[in-house]
Amino acid sequence: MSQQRQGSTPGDAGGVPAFPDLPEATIARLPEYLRALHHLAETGAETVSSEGLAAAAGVNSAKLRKDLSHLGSYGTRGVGYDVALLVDQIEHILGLDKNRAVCLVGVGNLGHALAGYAGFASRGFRVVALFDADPNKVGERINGLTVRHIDDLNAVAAEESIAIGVIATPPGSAQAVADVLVAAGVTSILNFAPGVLSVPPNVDVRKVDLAIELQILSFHEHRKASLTALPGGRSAAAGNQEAVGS
Amino acid sequence: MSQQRQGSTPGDAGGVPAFPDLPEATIARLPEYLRALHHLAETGAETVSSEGLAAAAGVNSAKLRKDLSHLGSYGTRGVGYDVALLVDQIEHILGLDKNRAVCLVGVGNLGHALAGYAGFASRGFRVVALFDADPNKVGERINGLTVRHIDDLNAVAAEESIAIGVIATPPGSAQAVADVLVAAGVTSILNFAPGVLSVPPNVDVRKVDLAIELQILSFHEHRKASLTALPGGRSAAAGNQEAVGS
DNA sequence: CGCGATTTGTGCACGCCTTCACAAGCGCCT
DNA sequence: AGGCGCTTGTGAAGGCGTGCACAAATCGCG
Repeated sequence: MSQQRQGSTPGDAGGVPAFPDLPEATIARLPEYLRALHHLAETGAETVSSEGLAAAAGVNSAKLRKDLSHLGSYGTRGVGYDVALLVDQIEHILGLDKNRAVCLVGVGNLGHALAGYAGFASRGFRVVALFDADPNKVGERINGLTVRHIDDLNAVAAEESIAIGVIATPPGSAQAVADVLVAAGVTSILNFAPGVLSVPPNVDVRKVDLAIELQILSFHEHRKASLTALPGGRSAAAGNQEAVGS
Repeated sequence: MSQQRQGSTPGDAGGVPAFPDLPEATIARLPEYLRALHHLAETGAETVSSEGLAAAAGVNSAKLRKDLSHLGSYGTRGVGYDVALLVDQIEHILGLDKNRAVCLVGVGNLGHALAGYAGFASRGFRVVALFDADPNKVGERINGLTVRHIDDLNAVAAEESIAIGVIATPPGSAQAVADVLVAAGVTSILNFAPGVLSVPPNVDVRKVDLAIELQILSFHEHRKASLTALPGGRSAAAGNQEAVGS
Protein backbone atom coordinates (compact mmCIF):
# COMPACT_ATOMS: atom_id res chain seq x y z
CA MET A 1 0.00 0.00 0.00
CA SER A 2 1.91 3.02 1.32
CA GLN A 3 2.58 5.49 -1.46
CA GLN A 4 2.00 4.23 -4.94
CA ARG A 5 2.32 7.41 -6.85
CA GLN A 6 4.45 10.24 -5.73
CA GLY A 7 3.70 13.04 -8.09
CA SER A 8 5.76 14.80 -10.67
CA THR A 9 8.80 16.56 -9.23
CA PRO A 10 11.36 13.81 -8.59
CA GLY A 11 13.61 15.90 -6.37
CA ASP A 12 11.04 15.73 -3.63
CA ALA A 13 11.73 16.64 -0.02
CA GLY A 14 10.58 14.00 2.45
CA GLY A 15 7.34 12.09 2.06
CA VAL A 16 5.27 15.05 0.98
CA PRO A 17 3.65 14.18 -2.30
CA ALA A 18 4.34 16.92 -4.79
CA PHE A 19 1.22 18.31 -6.39
CA PRO A 20 0.28 16.67 -9.65
CA ASP A 21 -1.19 19.96 -10.82
CA LEU A 22 -4.80 19.24 -10.11
CA PRO A 23 -7.26 21.21 -12.26
CA GLU A 24 -9.06 23.90 -10.27
CA ALA A 25 -12.42 22.43 -11.20
CA THR A 26 -11.37 19.13 -9.68
CA ILE A 27 -10.17 20.73 -6.46
CA ALA A 28 -13.48 22.52 -6.06
CA ARG A 29 -15.28 19.18 -6.19
CA LEU A 30 -13.03 17.21 -3.86
CA PRO A 31 -14.70 18.56 -0.71
CA GLU A 32 -18.06 17.44 -1.99
CA TYR A 33 -16.69 13.97 -2.67
CA LEU A 34 -15.23 13.94 0.78
CA ARG A 35 -18.53 14.78 2.40
CA ALA A 36 -20.28 12.06 0.43
CA LEU A 37 -17.57 9.57 1.39
CA HIS A 38 -17.90 10.39 5.07
CA HIS A 39 -21.60 9.85 4.79
CA LEU A 40 -21.05 6.51 3.10
CA ALA A 41 -18.53 5.45 5.71
CA GLU A 42 -21.09 6.10 8.44
CA THR A 43 -23.51 3.77 6.76
CA GLY A 44 -20.87 1.07 6.89
CA ALA A 45 -19.95 0.90 3.22
CA GLU A 46 -16.49 -0.53 2.53
CA THR A 47 -16.32 0.31 -1.14
CA VAL A 48 -18.20 2.53 -3.61
CA SER A 49 -18.51 2.43 -7.34
CA SER A 50 -17.91 5.61 -9.28
CA GLU A 51 -21.57 5.54 -10.16
CA GLY A 52 -22.63 5.41 -6.54
CA LEU A 53 -20.25 8.07 -5.32
CA ALA A 54 -21.09 10.31 -8.25
CA ALA A 55 -24.78 10.10 -7.40
CA ALA A 56 -24.07 10.90 -3.76
CA ALA A 57 -22.00 13.91 -4.76
CA GLY A 58 -24.35 15.09 -7.46
CA VAL A 59 -22.03 14.81 -10.42
CA ASN A 60 -21.48 12.77 -13.55
CA SER A 61 -19.74 9.46 -12.99
CA ALA A 62 -17.25 10.04 -15.79
CA LYS A 63 -16.28 13.34 -14.26
CA LEU A 64 -15.79 11.72 -10.91
CA ARG A 65 -13.55 9.02 -12.33
CA LYS A 66 -11.44 11.57 -14.15
CA ASP A 67 -11.17 13.69 -11.03
CA LEU A 68 -10.06 10.76 -8.90
CA SER A 69 -7.67 9.53 -11.56
CA HIS A 70 -5.79 12.78 -11.15
CA LEU A 71 -4.91 11.86 -7.58
CA GLY A 72 -3.66 8.44 -8.59
CA SER A 73 -5.10 4.99 -8.98
CA TYR A 74 -7.00 4.35 -5.79
CA GLY A 75 -9.75 2.21 -7.27
CA THR A 76 -10.03 -1.45 -8.12
CA ARG A 77 -11.57 -2.41 -11.42
CA GLY A 78 -14.62 -4.55 -11.08
CA VAL A 79 -14.98 -3.52 -7.43
CA GLY A 80 -14.88 0.23 -6.91
CA TYR A 81 -13.08 2.57 -4.56
CA ASP A 82 -12.06 1.79 -1.01
CA VAL A 83 -13.97 4.34 1.03
CA ALA A 84 -11.55 4.67 3.93
CA LEU A 85 -8.52 4.89 1.67
CA LEU A 86 -10.11 7.52 -0.50
CA VAL A 87 -11.08 9.59 2.51
CA ASP A 88 -7.50 9.58 3.70
CA GLN A 89 -6.15 10.49 0.31
CA ILE A 90 -8.51 13.40 -0.27
CA GLU A 91 -8.02 14.73 3.23
CA HIS A 92 -4.31 14.62 2.69
CA ILE A 93 -4.51 16.35 -0.66
CA LEU A 94 -6.67 19.09 0.79
CA GLY A 95 -4.33 19.44 3.73
CA LEU A 96 -7.08 18.71 6.23
CA ASP A 97 -4.82 16.52 8.32
CA LYS A 98 -3.18 19.73 9.44
CA ASN A 99 -6.13 20.90 11.57
CA ARG A 100 -5.78 24.45 10.34
CA ALA A 101 -6.31 27.48 12.50
CA VAL A 102 -8.93 29.98 11.36
CA CYS A 103 -9.53 33.45 12.65
CA LEU A 104 -12.67 35.43 12.12
CA VAL A 105 -12.84 39.20 11.83
CA GLY A 106 -16.13 40.99 12.30
CA VAL A 107 -18.50 39.68 14.95
CA GLY A 108 -21.63 41.30 13.61
CA ASN A 109 -24.76 39.66 12.43
CA LEU A 110 -23.14 37.16 10.11
CA GLY A 111 -19.85 36.83 11.95
CA HIS A 112 -21.66 35.85 15.10
CA ALA A 113 -23.31 32.98 13.27
CA LEU A 114 -20.07 31.89 11.64
CA ALA A 115 -18.30 31.82 15.00
CA GLY A 116 -20.82 29.28 16.21
CA TYR A 117 -21.05 27.30 13.01
CA ALA A 118 -20.50 23.66 13.87
CA GLY A 119 -19.59 22.71 10.32
CA PHE A 120 -16.14 24.22 10.71
CA ALA A 121 -14.89 22.21 13.64
CA SER A 122 -16.36 19.01 12.31
CA ARG A 123 -14.42 19.30 9.11
CA GLY A 124 -10.90 19.92 10.22
CA PHE A 125 -10.86 23.60 11.10
CA ARG A 126 -10.28 25.27 14.44
CA VAL A 127 -11.59 28.76 14.99
CA VAL A 128 -8.88 30.10 17.25
CA ALA A 129 -9.67 33.79 17.49
CA LEU A 130 -12.40 36.36 16.98
CA PHE A 131 -11.74 40.01 16.26
CA ASP A 132 -13.74 43.18 15.92
CA ALA A 133 -13.02 46.88 15.72
CA ASP A 134 -15.97 47.87 17.88
CA PRO A 135 -14.89 48.28 21.55
CA ASN A 136 -18.40 47.31 22.64
CA LYS A 137 -17.98 43.91 21.06
CA VAL A 138 -14.51 43.31 22.46
CA GLY A 139 -14.67 41.07 25.48
CA GLU A 140 -17.87 39.35 24.48
CA ARG A 141 -17.69 35.59 24.75
CA ILE A 142 -18.97 33.50 21.84
CA ASN A 143 -18.83 29.76 21.76
CA GLY A 144 -15.99 29.64 24.25
CA LEU A 145 -13.92 32.33 22.61
CA THR A 146 -13.46 35.92 23.68
CA VAL A 147 -13.68 38.65 21.08
CA ARG A 148 -10.47 40.62 20.89
CA HIS A 149 -9.67 43.94 19.31
CA ILE A 150 -8.47 43.89 15.74
CA ASP A 151 -5.23 45.56 16.82
CA ASP A 152 -4.34 42.38 18.71
CA LEU A 153 -4.39 40.35 15.54
CA ASN A 154 -0.68 40.64 14.98
CA ALA A 155 0.09 39.44 18.47
CA VAL A 156 -2.23 36.46 18.17
CA ALA A 157 -0.83 35.53 14.78
CA ALA A 158 2.61 35.55 16.30
CA GLU A 159 1.82 32.85 18.88
CA GLU A 160 -0.41 30.70 16.74
CA SER A 161 0.11 30.34 13.03
CA ILE A 162 -3.14 31.38 11.38
CA ALA A 163 -3.79 29.60 8.12
CA ILE A 164 -7.02 31.26 7.04
CA GLY A 165 -8.69 34.55 7.83
CA VAL A 166 -12.42 35.04 7.45
CA ILE A 167 -13.76 38.54 6.84
CA ALA A 168 -17.33 39.18 7.96
CA THR A 169 -17.24 42.92 8.36
CA PRO A 170 -19.27 45.65 6.63
CA PRO A 171 -18.04 46.38 3.10
CA GLY A 172 -16.30 49.58 4.10
CA SER A 173 -13.91 47.87 6.49
CA ALA A 174 -13.11 44.81 4.43
CA GLN A 175 -10.08 46.16 2.61
CA ALA A 176 -8.50 47.48 5.78
CA VAL A 177 -9.02 44.14 7.51
CA ALA A 178 -7.54 42.33 4.55
CA ASP A 179 -4.47 44.52 4.79
CA VAL A 180 -4.10 43.68 8.47
CA LEU A 181 -4.45 39.98 7.78
CA VAL A 182 -1.89 40.09 5.01
CA ALA A 183 0.50 42.03 7.20
CA ALA A 184 0.11 39.33 9.85
CA GLY A 185 1.19 36.70 7.34
CA VAL A 186 -2.19 35.22 6.46
CA THR A 187 -2.16 33.97 2.89
CA SER A 188 -5.72 32.67 2.52
CA ILE A 189 -8.82 34.78 2.98
CA LEU A 190 -12.48 33.96 2.86
CA ASN A 191 -14.39 37.17 2.27
CA PHE A 192 -18.09 37.60 2.98
CA ALA A 193 -18.10 41.34 2.41
CA PRO A 194 -19.32 42.64 -0.94
CA GLY A 195 -16.61 44.27 -3.00
CA VAL A 196 -13.24 43.47 -4.44
CA LEU A 197 -10.22 43.01 -2.22
CA SER A 198 -6.80 44.05 -3.34
CA VAL A 199 -4.12 41.68 -2.10
CA PRO A 200 -0.60 40.58 -3.06
CA PRO A 201 -0.44 37.85 -5.69
CA ASN A 202 0.60 35.14 -3.24
CA VAL A 203 -2.57 35.57 -1.19
CA ASP A 204 -5.64 33.58 -2.18
CA VAL A 205 -9.04 35.15 -1.77
CA ARG A 206 -12.36 33.40 -2.07
CA LYS A 207 -15.46 35.49 -1.98
CA VAL A 208 -18.95 34.54 -0.89
CA ASP A 209 -21.63 37.12 -1.52
CA LEU A 210 -25.07 36.03 -0.41
CA ALA A 211 -26.85 38.77 -2.32
CA ILE A 212 -25.10 37.77 -5.54
CA GLU A 213 -26.38 34.23 -5.16
CA LEU A 214 -29.90 35.53 -4.84
CA GLN A 215 -29.48 37.78 -7.85
CA ILE A 216 -28.35 34.88 -9.99
CA LEU A 217 -31.38 32.92 -8.90
CA SER A 218 -33.51 35.94 -9.63
CA PHE A 219 -32.23 35.97 -13.18
CA HIS A 220 -33.20 32.35 -13.72
CA GLU A 221 -36.56 33.01 -12.16
CA HIS A 222 -37.02 35.94 -14.50
CA ARG A 223 -35.99 33.84 -17.48
CA LYS A 224 -38.25 30.94 -16.59
CA ALA A 225 -41.20 33.29 -16.13
CA SER A 226 -40.70 34.88 -19.51
CA LEU A 227 -40.31 31.51 -21.17
CA THR A 228 -43.44 29.93 -19.78
CA ALA A 229 -45.35 33.07 -20.78
CA LEU A 230 -44.33 32.64 -24.38
CA PRO A 231 -46.26 30.53 -26.88
CA GLY A 232 -43.85 27.61 -26.88
CA GLY A 233 -43.85 27.71 -23.09
CA ARG A 234 -42.66 24.26 -22.15
CA SER A 235 -41.34 23.06 -18.84
CA ALA A 236 -38.47 25.51 -19.14
CA ALA A 237 -35.83 22.97 -18.25
CA ALA A 238 -32.37 24.39 -17.95
CA GLY A 239 -29.36 24.41 -15.68
CA ASN A 240 -30.29 23.47 -12.16
CA GLN A 241 -28.39 22.25 -9.10
CA GLU A 242 -25.68 24.76 -9.74
CA ALA A 243 -23.02 24.29 -7.13
CA VAL A 244 -21.03 27.23 -6.00
CA GLY A 245 -17.34 27.06 -6.74
CA SER A 246 -14.76 28.84 -8.72
CA MET B 1 -32.24 56.69 -26.97
CA SER B 2 -35.09 54.51 -25.65
CA GLN B 3 -34.57 50.93 -26.74
CA GLN B 4 -31.93 50.35 -29.34
CA ARG B 5 -31.79 46.62 -29.35
CA GLN B 6 -34.56 44.41 -28.20
CA GLY B 7 -33.12 40.96 -28.24
CA SER B 8 -33.48 38.07 -30.61
CA THR B 9 -36.98 36.62 -30.79
CA PRO B 10 -38.99 39.03 -32.90
CA GLY B 11 -42.37 37.62 -31.93
CA ASP B 12 -42.03 39.21 -28.54
CA ALA B 13 -44.87 39.67 -26.09
CA GLY B 14 -45.10 43.22 -24.80
CA GLY B 15 -41.98 45.16 -23.92
CA VAL B 16 -40.16 42.30 -22.24
CA PRO B 17 -36.83 41.78 -23.98
CA ALA B 18 -36.47 38.13 -24.83
CA PHE B 19 -33.36 36.58 -23.42
CA PRO B 20 -30.39 36.64 -25.77
CA ASP B 21 -29.07 33.44 -24.20
CA LEU B 22 -26.53 34.95 -21.87
CA PRO B 23 -23.62 32.66 -20.99
CA GLU B 24 -23.81 31.43 -17.41
CA ALA B 25 -20.40 32.88 -16.68
CA THR B 26 -21.61 36.30 -17.73
CA ILE B 27 -24.74 36.08 -15.59
CA ALA B 28 -22.65 35.22 -12.57
CA ARG B 29 -20.64 38.41 -13.06
CA LEU B 30 -23.51 40.80 -13.70
CA PRO B 31 -24.30 41.24 -9.99
CA GLU B 32 -20.71 42.23 -9.34
CA TYR B 33 -20.85 44.78 -12.15
CA LEU B 34 -24.08 46.07 -10.70
CA ARG B 35 -22.56 46.55 -7.27
CA ALA B 36 -19.61 48.40 -8.75
CA LEU B 37 -21.94 50.58 -10.80
CA HIS B 38 -24.00 51.52 -7.77
CA HIS B 39 -20.85 52.47 -6.00
CA LEU B 40 -19.77 54.61 -8.94
CA ALA B 41 -23.17 56.26 -9.13
CA GLU B 42 -22.88 57.28 -5.49
CA THR B 43 -19.63 59.04 -6.22
CA GLY B 44 -21.40 61.05 -8.88
CA ALA B 45 -19.90 59.48 -11.99
CA GLU B 46 -21.99 59.87 -15.13
CA THR B 47 -20.06 57.50 -17.36
CA VAL B 48 -17.44 54.79 -16.92
CA SER B 49 -14.93 53.30 -19.28
CA SER B 50 -14.72 49.55 -19.54
CA GLU B 51 -11.30 49.81 -18.00
CA GLY B 52 -12.62 51.67 -14.98
CA LEU B 53 -15.59 49.46 -14.39
CA ALA B 54 -13.51 46.35 -14.90
CA ALA B 55 -11.09 47.48 -12.23
CA ALA B 56 -13.94 48.22 -9.83
CA ALA B 57 -15.41 44.81 -10.41
CA GLY B 58 -12.11 42.95 -10.32
CA VAL B 59 -12.14 41.55 -13.83
CA ASN B 60 -10.39 41.90 -17.13
CA SER B 61 -11.62 44.81 -19.25
CA ALA B 62 -11.98 42.66 -22.36
CA LYS B 63 -14.13 40.23 -20.45
CA LEU B 64 -16.31 43.03 -19.19
CA ARG B 65 -16.82 44.46 -22.66
CA LYS B 66 -17.77 41.07 -24.01
CA ASP B 67 -20.17 40.49 -21.16
CA LEU B 68 -21.88 43.84 -21.68
CA SER B 69 -21.99 43.38 -25.42
CA HIS B 70 -24.20 40.35 -24.82
CA LEU B 71 -26.90 42.58 -23.36
CA GLY B 72 -26.77 44.97 -26.28
CA SER B 73 -24.91 48.12 -27.20
CA TYR B 74 -25.23 50.37 -24.22
CA GLY B 75 -21.88 52.07 -24.49
CA THR B 76 -20.59 54.96 -26.57
CA ARG B 77 -17.26 54.59 -28.30
CA GLY B 78 -14.78 57.15 -27.23
CA VAL B 79 -16.80 57.90 -24.09
CA GLY B 80 -17.74 54.82 -22.13
CA TYR B 81 -20.91 53.47 -20.57
CA ASP B 82 -23.71 55.55 -19.13
CA VAL B 83 -23.79 54.49 -15.50
CA ALA B 84 -27.48 55.07 -14.83
CA LEU B 85 -28.56 53.40 -18.05
CA LEU B 86 -26.39 50.38 -17.42
CA VAL B 87 -27.73 50.01 -13.89
CA ASP B 88 -31.26 49.96 -15.21
CA GLN B 89 -30.43 47.47 -17.91
CA ILE B 90 -28.66 45.03 -15.62
CA GLU B 91 -31.34 45.27 -12.97
CA HIS B 92 -33.91 44.56 -15.59
CA ILE B 93 -32.02 41.59 -16.98
CA LEU B 94 -31.60 40.15 -13.51
CA GLY B 95 -35.26 40.76 -12.76
CA LEU B 96 -34.45 42.90 -9.76
CA ASP B 97 -37.15 45.42 -10.64
CA LYS B 98 -39.61 42.79 -9.47
CA ASN B 99 -38.73 43.14 -5.77
CA ARG B 100 -38.83 39.40 -5.29
CA ALA B 101 -40.16 37.73 -2.19
CA VAL B 102 -37.80 35.43 -0.31
CA CYS B 103 -38.64 32.99 2.42
CA LEU B 104 -36.15 31.49 4.82
CA VAL B 105 -36.44 28.06 6.35
CA GLY B 106 -34.38 27.18 9.41
CA VAL B 107 -33.90 29.86 12.03
CA GLY B 108 -30.89 28.34 13.70
CA ASN B 109 -27.45 29.77 14.06
CA LEU B 110 -26.97 30.72 10.43
CA GLY B 111 -30.62 31.30 9.59
CA HIS B 112 -30.89 33.83 12.35
CA ALA B 113 -28.08 35.83 10.85
CA LEU B 114 -29.49 35.59 7.35
CA ALA B 115 -32.87 36.84 8.53
CA GLY B 116 -31.22 40.00 9.73
CA TYR B 117 -28.82 40.41 6.84
CA ALA B 118 -29.20 43.95 5.53
CA GLY B 119 -27.65 43.10 2.19
CA PHE B 120 -30.81 41.38 1.04
CA ALA B 121 -33.26 44.23 1.41
CA SER B 122 -30.82 46.73 -0.01
CA ARG B 123 -30.49 44.79 -3.20
CA GLY B 124 -34.01 44.17 -4.28
CA PHE B 125 -35.13 41.28 -2.10
CA ARG B 126 -37.84 41.16 0.53
CA VAL B 127 -37.66 38.51 3.20
CA VAL B 128 -41.37 37.88 3.69
CA ALA B 129 -41.47 34.83 5.93
CA LEU B 130 -39.40 32.76 8.33
CA PHE B 131 -40.06 29.10 9.04
CA ASP B 132 -38.77 26.44 11.37
CA ALA B 133 -39.79 22.97 12.43
CA ASP B 134 -38.90 23.49 16.09
CA PRO B 135 -42.00 24.53 18.11
CA ASN B 136 -39.75 26.41 20.50
CA LYS B 137 -38.61 28.70 17.70
CA VAL B 138 -42.08 29.29 16.32
CA GLY B 139 -43.43 32.62 17.48
CA GLU B 140 -40.04 34.21 17.96
CA ARG B 141 -39.76 37.66 16.39
CA ILE B 142 -36.70 38.42 14.28
CA ASN B 143 -36.19 41.69 12.53
CA GLY B 144 -39.90 42.43 12.46
CA LEU B 145 -40.95 39.00 11.28
CA THR B 146 -42.51 36.22 13.29
CA VAL B 147 -41.20 32.69 12.86
CA ARG B 148 -43.93 30.36 11.67
CA HIS B 149 -44.12 26.61 11.56
CA ILE B 150 -42.95 24.90 8.41
CA ASP B 151 -46.40 23.39 7.94
CA ASP B 152 -47.72 26.90 7.30
CA LEU B 153 -45.48 27.33 4.31
CA ASN B 154 -48.11 26.27 1.83
CA ALA B 155 -50.61 28.73 3.22
CA VAL B 156 -48.14 31.60 3.10
CA ALA B 157 -47.08 30.74 -0.42
CA ALA B 158 -50.70 30.84 -1.46
CA GLU B 159 -51.19 34.47 -0.43
CA GLU B 160 -47.83 35.80 -1.47
CA SER B 161 -45.97 34.43 -4.44
CA ILE B 162 -42.60 33.30 -3.14
CA ALA B 163 -39.84 33.56 -5.73
CA ILE B 164 -36.92 32.13 -3.81
CA GLY B 165 -36.58 29.80 -0.85
CA VAL B 166 -33.50 29.79 1.34
CA ILE B 167 -32.62 26.62 3.25
CA ALA B 168 -30.57 27.10 6.39
CA THR B 169 -31.46 23.92 8.25
CA PRO B 170 -29.25 21.09 9.48
CA PRO B 171 -28.22 18.72 6.66
CA GLY B 172 -30.68 16.04 7.69
CA SER B 173 -33.74 18.22 7.15
CA ALA B 174 -32.65 19.91 3.95
CA GLN B 175 -34.17 17.46 1.49
CA ALA B 176 -37.51 17.42 3.28
CA VAL B 177 -37.61 21.20 3.31
CA ALA B 178 -36.73 21.31 -0.38
CA ASP B 179 -39.64 18.98 -1.09
CA VAL B 180 -42.00 21.26 0.81
CA LEU B 181 -40.73 24.30 -1.05
CA VAL B 182 -41.11 22.61 -4.41
CA ALA B 183 -44.61 21.47 -3.51
CA ALA B 184 -45.47 25.06 -2.67
CA GLY B 185 -44.40 26.15 -6.13
CA VAL B 186 -40.99 27.61 -5.35
CA THR B 187 -38.69 27.18 -8.33
CA SER B 188 -35.46 28.71 -7.01
CA ILE B 189 -33.64 27.52 -3.94
CA LEU B 190 -30.55 28.77 -2.19
CA ASN B 191 -29.19 25.96 -0.06
CA PHE B 192 -26.77 26.47 2.82
CA ALA B 193 -26.98 22.90 4.07
CA PRO B 194 -24.22 20.49 3.08
CA GLY B 195 -25.37 17.74 0.77
CA VAL B 196 -27.06 17.30 -2.56
CA LEU B 197 -30.69 18.20 -3.04
CA SER B 198 -32.88 16.25 -5.39
CA VAL B 199 -35.38 18.49 -7.17
CA PRO B 200 -37.37 18.50 -10.41
CA PRO B 201 -35.50 19.76 -13.46
CA ASN B 202 -37.38 23.06 -13.60
CA VAL B 203 -36.16 24.06 -10.14
CA ASP B 204 -32.85 25.86 -9.83
CA VAL B 205 -30.67 25.17 -6.84
CA ARG B 206 -27.62 27.12 -5.83
CA LYS B 207 -25.53 25.78 -3.02
CA VAL B 208 -23.29 27.62 -0.61
CA ASP B 209 -21.19 25.47 1.67
CA LEU B 210 -18.96 27.44 3.99
CA ALA B 211 -16.84 24.45 4.93
CA ILE B 212 -16.16 23.68 1.27
CA GLU B 213 -14.83 27.16 0.74
CA LEU B 214 -12.45 26.70 3.64
CA GLN B 215 -11.34 23.34 2.32
CA ILE B 216 -10.51 24.79 -1.06
CA LEU B 217 -8.47 27.48 0.64
CA SER B 218 -6.83 24.80 2.73
CA PHE B 219 -5.69 23.05 -0.40
CA HIS B 220 -4.06 26.16 -1.77
CA GLU B 221 -2.46 26.79 1.60
CA HIS B 222 -1.14 23.24 1.55
CA ARG B 223 0.14 23.68 -1.98
CA LYS B 224 1.85 26.97 -1.28
CA ALA B 225 3.51 25.56 1.81
CA SER B 226 4.94 22.61 -0.08
CA LEU B 227 6.14 24.86 -2.88
CA THR B 228 7.99 27.34 -0.74
CA ALA B 229 9.59 24.44 1.10
CA LEU B 230 11.06 23.15 -2.13
CA PRO B 231 14.44 24.26 -3.54
CA GLY B 232 12.99 26.55 -6.21
CA GLY B 233 10.71 28.07 -3.59
CA ARG B 234 9.78 31.38 -5.11
CA SER B 235 6.90 33.63 -4.20
CA ALA B 236 4.50 30.87 -5.17
CA ALA B 237 2.31 33.09 -7.27
CA ALA B 238 -0.81 31.40 -8.54
CA GLY B 239 -4.51 31.86 -8.84
CA ASN B 240 -5.84 34.33 -6.34
CA GLN B 241 -8.98 36.41 -5.95
CA GLU B 242 -11.15 33.50 -6.90
CA ALA B 243 -14.72 34.65 -6.92
CA VAL B 244 -17.42 32.22 -6.08
CA GLY B 245 -19.94 31.55 -8.75
CA SER B 246 -21.03 28.77 -10.96
C1' DC C 1 -14.61 70.41 -41.86
C1' DG C 2 -11.05 67.18 -41.04
C1' DC C 3 -7.98 64.87 -37.91
C1' DG C 4 -6.39 62.57 -33.94
C1' DA C 5 -7.31 60.63 -29.49
C1' DT C 6 -10.10 57.54 -27.14
C1' DT C 7 -12.97 53.70 -26.31
C1' DT C 8 -16.25 50.21 -27.66
C1' DG C 9 -17.47 45.93 -29.93
C1' DT C 10 -15.79 41.61 -31.85
C1' DG C 11 -13.28 37.96 -34.80
C1' DC C 12 -10.03 34.61 -33.69
C1' DA C 13 -7.12 31.47 -31.39
C1' DC C 14 -6.02 29.05 -27.37
C1' DG C 15 -6.78 26.34 -23.26
C1' DC C 16 -9.69 24.23 -19.87
C1' DC C 17 -13.36 21.31 -18.84
C1' DT C 18 -16.85 18.03 -19.81
C1' DT C 19 -18.67 13.98 -21.91
C1' DC C 20 -18.64 9.84 -24.57
C1' DA C 21 -17.08 5.50 -25.55
C1' DC C 22 -14.13 1.80 -24.98
C1' DA C 23 -10.07 -0.96 -23.83
C1' DA C 24 -7.75 -2.88 -19.81
C1' DG C 25 -8.04 -5.08 -15.47
C1' DC C 26 -10.11 -7.48 -11.56
C1' DG C 27 -12.90 -10.87 -9.08
C1' DC C 28 -16.15 -14.53 -8.98
C1' DC C 29 -18.39 -18.59 -10.46
C1' DT C 30 -18.40 -22.74 -12.75
C1' DA D 1 -8.33 -22.94 -15.19
C1' DG D 2 -11.14 -20.47 -17.96
C1' DG D 3 -14.65 -17.38 -19.05
C1' DC D 4 -17.92 -13.80 -17.91
C1' DG D 5 -19.65 -9.64 -15.97
C1' DC D 6 -18.53 -5.54 -13.78
C1' DT D 7 -15.86 -1.34 -13.03
C1' DT D 8 -12.00 1.65 -13.55
C1' DG D 9 -8.97 4.56 -16.16
C1' DT D 10 -8.27 7.21 -20.35
C1' DG D 11 -8.01 8.77 -25.42
C1' DA D 12 -10.46 11.79 -28.22
C1' DA D 13 -13.95 15.05 -29.47
C1' DG D 14 -16.74 18.85 -28.64
C1' DG D 15 -18.18 23.03 -26.17
C1' DC D 16 -17.47 26.87 -23.34
C1' DG D 17 -14.90 30.68 -21.66
C1' DT D 18 -10.97 33.80 -21.80
C1' DG D 19 -7.89 37.12 -23.64
C1' DC D 20 -5.57 39.35 -27.46
C1' DA D 21 -5.55 42.53 -30.90
C1' DC D 22 -7.74 45.40 -34.04
C1' DA D 23 -11.36 47.64 -36.84
C1' DA D 24 -15.22 50.74 -36.30
C1' DA D 25 -17.25 54.60 -34.18
C1' DT D 26 -17.59 58.78 -31.56
C1' DC D 27 -16.09 63.17 -29.55
C1' DG D 28 -13.34 67.33 -29.18
C1' DC D 29 -10.35 70.57 -31.11
C1' DG D 30 -8.01 73.25 -34.30
